[in-house]
Amino acid sequence: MKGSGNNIPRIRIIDIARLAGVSAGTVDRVLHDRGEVSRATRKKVLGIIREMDYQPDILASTLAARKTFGFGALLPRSTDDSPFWKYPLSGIEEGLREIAYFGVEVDNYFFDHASREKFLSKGREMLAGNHQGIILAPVFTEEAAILLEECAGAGVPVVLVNADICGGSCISFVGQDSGQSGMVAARLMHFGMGDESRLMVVNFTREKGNRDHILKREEGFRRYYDGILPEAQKSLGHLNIPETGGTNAERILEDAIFSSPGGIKGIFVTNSRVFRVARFLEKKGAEDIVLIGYDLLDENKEFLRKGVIDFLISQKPREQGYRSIMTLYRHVVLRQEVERSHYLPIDIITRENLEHYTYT
Amino acid sequence: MKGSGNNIPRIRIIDIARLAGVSAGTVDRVLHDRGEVSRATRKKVLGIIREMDYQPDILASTLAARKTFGFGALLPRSTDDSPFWKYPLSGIEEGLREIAYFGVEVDNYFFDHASREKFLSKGREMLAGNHQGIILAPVFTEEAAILLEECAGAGVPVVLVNADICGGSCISFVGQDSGQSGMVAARLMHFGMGDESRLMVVNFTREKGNRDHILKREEGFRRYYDGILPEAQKSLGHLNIPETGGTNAERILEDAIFSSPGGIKGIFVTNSRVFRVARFLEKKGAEDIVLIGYDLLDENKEFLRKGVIDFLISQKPREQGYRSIMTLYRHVVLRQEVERSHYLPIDIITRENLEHYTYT
DNA sequence: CTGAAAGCGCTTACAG
DNA sequence: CTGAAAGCGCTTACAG
Repeated sequence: MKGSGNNIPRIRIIDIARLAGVSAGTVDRVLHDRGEVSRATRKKVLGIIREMDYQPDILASTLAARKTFGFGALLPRSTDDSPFWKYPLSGIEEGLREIAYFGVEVDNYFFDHASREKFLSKGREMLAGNHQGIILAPVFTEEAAILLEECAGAGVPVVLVNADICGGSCISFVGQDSGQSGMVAARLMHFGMGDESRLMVVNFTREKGNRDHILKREEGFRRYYDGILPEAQKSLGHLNIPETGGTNAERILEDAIFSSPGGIKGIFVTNSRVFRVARFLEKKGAEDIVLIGYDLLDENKEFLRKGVIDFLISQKPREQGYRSIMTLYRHVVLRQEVERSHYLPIDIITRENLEHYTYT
Repeated sequence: MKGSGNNIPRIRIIDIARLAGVSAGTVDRVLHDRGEVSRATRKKVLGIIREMDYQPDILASTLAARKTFGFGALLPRSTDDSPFWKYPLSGIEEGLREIAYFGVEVDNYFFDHASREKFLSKGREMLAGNHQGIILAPVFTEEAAILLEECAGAGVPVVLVNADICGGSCISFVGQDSGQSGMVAARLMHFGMGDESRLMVVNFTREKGNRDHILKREEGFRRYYDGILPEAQKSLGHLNIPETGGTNAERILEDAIFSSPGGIKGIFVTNSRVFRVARFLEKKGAEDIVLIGYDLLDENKEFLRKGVIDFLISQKPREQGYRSIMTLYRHVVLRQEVERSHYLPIDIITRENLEHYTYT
C-alpha cells in the first residue's frame, strides 16, 4: 500500500548526535536551550541541526516529555437571556479536542456579565492558577487592563477574544472589526433602500460594561452613509434603549418609528437585541421596515426566517473561541509566530443562507 | 506550573492487560482486530476496555506503528485563466500541515479542465498508486462514476469535492448547495431591485464538462423569484455564452442588455466569469446595473472594489479542500464516523466585507 | 493462541 | 559540561 513505509527516513536526534560526535542528551539540551552545554559543542550541534534541517518529531517529544499545558479562559457566563458566550466556549472546546493529544488542558472561569468586581476577582483567581496561557474576554476595559498587566508581570501570554484593548500587552486579538461591520450593515441598507433617508440606529445598552462595539458599529454605519448620502447620515435617527426596560422600550420604539414625519423605513440595531425590535415590528404589522442586526441567537434566527429581520451579521463567536485556543496552542506548544490581530470575516446571513450556516 | 504533571494518570494498555491477566500484545491484538486471540480472552479484554473506558494514546500509537497514510487527490489543474482549483489545493495543503504528524501524505494528480480522457487516465494512474483514501473532483460525471466504482471495488474510501454525484459510493461530499446559492443571489437581487423585473441570467458554459452547478444555480434563482414575483421569473432573460468567444460575447451582451425594451437592470452570472460582464458594463458606463456572480477571482475582486460587481458568492474553495482532507483523515486515520454531506456556508461578499474575508 | 522483548524518537534524572 | 540508561504508551516480529 502506498504510504506504508517506503519513505525517506527522517533525520532523528541520534543522527544529529552522531554527526556532532556527542550524545542524544546533549543535542536535546541544545534544542531546548537548557544550558549545561559548552559554547563549542552548542555551536557545532546548532550548525548540524541547521544544515540537516532537522525537525523534531513532536509526537515523540510530547510522549516522552509527559508534560501538559494548562490554559485558562476567562469568559462571561452565558445565560438564557444572553447566550452569546456559549459559542466562544464551544469553539474553545472544539479546538481543545483537536489538540488534547498534545497535553493541552483548559480551565474555564466565568463571571457575571454585569459585575466588574466578579470579573476582576475571577481573573485573579485564574492568575493564581499559574497557567501557561490565558484567553481573556476584556468585557470591562479598565479591569482587563489591570489583569493584562499582571499577566505580563507573570510572563503569561494572553489572547484577547471578541474585544481588543489597544496598547495592552497580549500576543494576539481574535474578533471582528466592529466599525467595518457597521459599514457592511450600511451597505446592505443602502442597497435595499436606495436614497431613502428615513433610517434609524438603535442601541440597546447595558448600564455597565463595554460599549465599544456598539459605538464603533454605529460609527461605521454613519461613515458609510456620510460618504455616499450625507443628508441621510445627518438626518439619521438614533435611539438608546437601556437593556433592562420592558414595556418602556416599546413606548420608546413606538414614538421613534411611527411618530416622526413619514415614519421610519429602515432600522439598524447595533447588537444582538435586534429581536426586541423585530418583536415590536411584528406586533405592529410593520414587517416591511428593513431590519438589520447582529448575532444568530435562536430568536433572531426565527425572525430572520419569518422575514421580519432582513439580515444578521455574524460575529462568528464559535470561531472566535476556536481561533483563540489554536493561537495560544501555536504560540505556547509549537512556539510558532502568531499574528497580532486576527479579524474574522464579517458574515452576512439572510433567510436563504441561514440553514447552511453551520459555523456560528 | 498548572498543567505540568499533576493529573489523573490515564489508563494504558498495560493496565488493561494486567486487569485481564494477559499481556499487552494480546490487548493490542484485540484492539486492532487482528485475530489470533481466543474468543474467551477477546471477550474478557473487550469487557475491561469498555468498563475502564480505555482510550488509546494516538501519539504513542502513531509513533510505534511507524505507518504512514497515503492519500491521493485528483483535481483540475488550475491555470491563469481559470485559477479556481488552486484554492482547494491550498486547502488540502493547509490541512495536511496539521496532520502530517500522524504520517499522512498526499499525492496530487492534475488533469486538464477540458479533457475527459485525461481525467479518466489520470484517475486510473492515481488508482494504481494504492492509496488509503481519495479526494476526487468529479468534473466529468460519467467518468467520475466509473472511477468511483473502481475505488469501491478496491475498497478505497472517496471524498467528493465541489460537485456531488448522487448514488455514487463515497464516504462524503464537500461542497456548496448550488440551488440554494442561486436563491441567495435572487434574494439579494430582489432586496436591491424590489419589483423590478428587467433582469437577466447569464451562463458562461464550457463546451465539455459538468454544467450541473450552473443549471442548479439558475434554477434556484428562478425558484426564488417564482415564489415571490412570478411575473419577473417568467420574463427573466437568459443568455448562454460559450466560454471561448472574444468580441463575440460583447455583441451578445450588447444585444441582450441594451436592445430589449427598457433595457436590463440586474444581471446574475452563474459562475466565476462575472468579470467578463463587469468589464463590458464598465466600458459602457453602465455600472448602475446590479451585478451578482460567483467566486473571488482577483479580477472579480477588483470589480467588486470598483462597485461594478455588487455581490460575489463564495464557494469557499479553500475550505472545500481543507474539509476534504480532514474528513478523509478522520475516517481513515482516526476511524471516526463522518457525515455523508458537508455543505459549506454560502458566503456573501461585498465591497465592505471583502478585505476581512481571508478564508477563500 | 500467547508472552517477552525490542523498538518508535525524544526526554529525563543520574552519575561522573 | 557530558553520556548512558531508563522510560513515555503502543506495536511488531519472534519464539513457543
